[in-house]
Order: sequence, then structure tokens, then C-alpha cells
Amino acid sequence: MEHNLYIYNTLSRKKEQFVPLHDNKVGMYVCGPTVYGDAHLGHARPAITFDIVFRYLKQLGYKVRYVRNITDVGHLENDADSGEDKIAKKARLDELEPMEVVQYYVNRYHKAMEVLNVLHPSIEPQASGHIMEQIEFVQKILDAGFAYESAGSVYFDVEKYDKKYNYGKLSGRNIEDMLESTRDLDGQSEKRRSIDFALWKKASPEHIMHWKAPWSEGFPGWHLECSAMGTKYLGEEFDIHGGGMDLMFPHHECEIAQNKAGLGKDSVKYWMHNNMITIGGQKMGKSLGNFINLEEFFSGNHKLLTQSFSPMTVRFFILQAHYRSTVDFSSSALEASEKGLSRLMEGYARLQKLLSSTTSSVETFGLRAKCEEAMNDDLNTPIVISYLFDALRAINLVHDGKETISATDLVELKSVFTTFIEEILGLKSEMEASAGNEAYTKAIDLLLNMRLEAKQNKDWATSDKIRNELTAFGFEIKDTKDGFEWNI
RNA sequence: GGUUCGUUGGCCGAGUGGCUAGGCACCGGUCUGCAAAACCGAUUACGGCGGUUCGAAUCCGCCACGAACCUCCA
Repeated sequence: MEHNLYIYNTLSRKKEQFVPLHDNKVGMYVCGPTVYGDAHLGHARPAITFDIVFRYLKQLGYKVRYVRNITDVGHLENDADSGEDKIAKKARLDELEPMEVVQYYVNRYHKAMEVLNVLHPSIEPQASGHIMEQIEFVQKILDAGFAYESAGSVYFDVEKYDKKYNYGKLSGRNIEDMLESTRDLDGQSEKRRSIDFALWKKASPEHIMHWKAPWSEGFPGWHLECSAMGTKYLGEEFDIHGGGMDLMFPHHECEIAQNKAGLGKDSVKYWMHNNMITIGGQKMGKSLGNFINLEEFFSGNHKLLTQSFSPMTVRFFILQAHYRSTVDFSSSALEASEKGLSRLMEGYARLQKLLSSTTSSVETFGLRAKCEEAMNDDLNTPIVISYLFDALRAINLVHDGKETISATDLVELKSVFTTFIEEILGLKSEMEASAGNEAYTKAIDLLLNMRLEAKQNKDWATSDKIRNELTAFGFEIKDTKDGFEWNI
């Protein structure tokens, strides 16, 4: 595989050259959503970030197996010993079957991902469908001696693990500090240490989601599903594991420990983490109550939004920042993205109609290499976009007749735009979809042709009337040199 | 308190030692019956104080401010 892709590995905190474990195959696991509520802007970030990784690896010629899980067993909501399963809680509130809640939100999540043009993962396993695998994983860790049973529950022995391996290497923590800082949370727990975490929890009677296991009727611990499902579908060692930065500790740290303890080896070669979306400099999140659902963006129905925003605008907005930076949401920032995207996509459409000359006066070659270089540098989509805007200027100049482009260069330019805009960045035009059916389109064209005639007869009263009325109905009328354009 | 990471022009956001992204807004211009749209062009920056260097937004040190994680969180 001829490429020079470097990705930032959280483990080493450095950009490392991407070399897959198995020549032309890549295994990638990404932490998906917990389905007890609608997806908000924050959920779009990892989905889009790793969609880009998925698309780019495929573009490079790899056969990628992309696994993104659905967490439907539920992490505990409060402290380990008194908590209630999120899904179960929601189910009780809504008087629904737990799996009914799960199905409802899974469907809605899929719909949101689809309009964001996020490709389907290769496998989307649900935690509830992999209880056996998780029980087996617990057994492996017990057999290896890194877990202990206590009152029907099984806990991971962090201190023992740390003596042999190194607990905290992903997040840069050390166990002494953690023992100090979390001591006070420890009551008369079944756990030996506050930093130990549950692999299997015995269900209390009010728990509605529970399964039979050798230790008790209960449910698997918070971090286990990713260890079990990741290794089931990608093998004991695989290339990439992704997720949000907020999952780095404890979730991914525990996952590393579980795999090393249970399998005797590190499973993941490259750990990738996308940064958070902030709002007024603060993380957008459920607990802070400052999140905006994706649905609300698409409908504009939220007090912080001045208008609705299309899925592509949301996607473009996210891609305009590097995935490891925070990106600050505001309605005006999205408006800026919306305008930029629309100009870019109109230029892309214009490119298809461009006429070539015998020679080029604009510089177009090198664009592909520059865009590839940006992608190879830890998937720097904002830089790719900036190059596309540079090329857009050239396109417009040619369109205006101020510059020329040769047939060869034109073919190449079209190809580069298609590759990067559609295939890699996953942006698509939203114009065509909203244009409606043929009869309706023809009717509007008829009206505007009548207006054109009126204009030619200098009948400004008629021409303005048509324009103003259509505008009032919600149409946008644009006059061009020799005709008109419209959209709604 | 510990760990990790930030602070870039009016706003959003790239950039890791010299060539000083990009988008949006603003301003000037082209086009237009008018308007809108579109297009072209120009301007504005690197939290503070020291240091290293011929040269620093970029490296080092200190300070200030902010954020994430340490409980579930994308």
C-alpha cells in the first residue's frame, strides 16, 4: 500500500505512521452511542470523524472492517453500588420494554446518521446481544487472576494489574494519585479498592435487565462490551480504536486493562480520540443540559438557534475544525459554515459546466497531492477544505472568462473535486433533493420565463410582481447574465 | 488537588522556526432597469513576561486565564 498516512496515537501522544497489522486489511472499532436519548451535536462528532477515517482508508485501497457498537445494556447512572441502568430507568419512566426504548432510539440514531451522510459501519453489534461473550471475557480475567468475586459481583483488581502491567498509560494517570483522590467515595463497598471497577454486577430485584451468569443473575460491567465485541469481530489484536476524548478515562483505560489481563496482550495499536464540541467554551453534554439535538438543528426548533441548519451544514461545520480540537458551537458559526458550503457546492456544480481552452492560465495541478498531504497529516480536513476554496477561486475565474483551463487540467480538477468533496469528505449537494417534482419545476420555470419576457419589454411592474410574489412564497430568485436560477 | 490540553485578527478556525491557511462578517469594485444573488480585490492576529536563535505565533522557562477528565457522558 503506497501511502504516507500519519495518525495521532493517544497512547504515544505523537503522530505515528499508519502501518496496519495485516497488509491490506484494517480493523477499526469505535464507541457508539448509548441509546437512551436522541443524538445531539456531540454524537455527530465521532460519527463524522471516524466516517472520515473509514472513507479515507478505503480511498487508500484498504479493506476496512469498521465496527461501531450500540450500547443498550446501559452504564450505571450513579455510583456503582446504587446505580440504575440507564436503559432500564428510561424504560420504567416511559412504561416501555427496555428493548422497545433501545429500538426506538437506534432507529432515530440511524436516521440522523443517514442524513449526515455517515456511512454504515461494517458491523454494528449491540451489547445486549453479546452477553455470552462478555461472561466469557469475565471468566478469562478471573482465570488470569486479575479479578475477584464479591457478593455475586466480579471486580477488576486494578492494584494487582498495575503491579504487573501499567494501569493508566493511556490517560497518563498513576494509581497512587487515584487512590488518594477517590478515597472518600469508598463506603462499605464490595470492592477492595475504590479504583476497582465492575466486570459483572449482581442485579438488585428492581433491575429489569439481567442475565444468568456463574456468579449471579446480573449484568455486565460498563467497560466490558467493547473488549468482548471488539475482539470478537476484529480479533485479539486490531488496528484502530476510536471514540470521544471523554471516554479516554476511565472507559478506554479499563478496556486496555481488561484486554491485557484477559488476553495477555494489548489489543489496540492506534488509539484515536476526537475532541468535544463546546458551547460558550463549555462542553456540550447531557449532564450540563446545554446540548442541542440533531433534530433541533434540522428543524431550527431551539432557543439558541436563529434558523434551521441542514445536515450537510452540520457535517461541514464539524469538518472545518480538526478532529482533535474543540469546536465551539454558535448559531453564527453555523451560518458562516452554511454560506461557505453553499458557495463551495455551487462552485462544484459550476465546475461540471466549465469549458476548456487549449492552455491553462490557472494553476490546478498539485491540488490532489496537496489535499492528500493534508489528509495524511492526521486527517486535516480543514486544510483540505481551504485548498478546495483556493481552487474554487480558479474555477470562478475561468467561469468569468478571466482565466483559462486546458482540457486535461479540467478533467483532473473535476476528478479531484469529486474524490475529495464526495468520497472523502462525504459532502453532497442538497439542492437537487429539494427541487421537487418535474411539473412543479416546469411551472416555476414558466413563470420566470414570463418574467424574463417582461424584463425584455422593460415591463418592470410585471417582472417585479412575479419576483416579489415568488419571494414571498419562499422562493429565492437569482438573476443571471442570460436567464435565472431559483431554489426554495 | 492530580492528569491532559488549550489561549491566533470582529467571529469561527488552520498552522510547529523564515515563504505570514481558509470560511463568515466588514470595506472597495464588477455585473444589474432596480434589488438580490454571484464574482473579483483589500484590510486586521498570534494571552503576558523573559530566554534560545541571524530569525519565533511556532522551541524553552515562568506567570495569567480557560477547558476536559478524575461519577455517566461522544
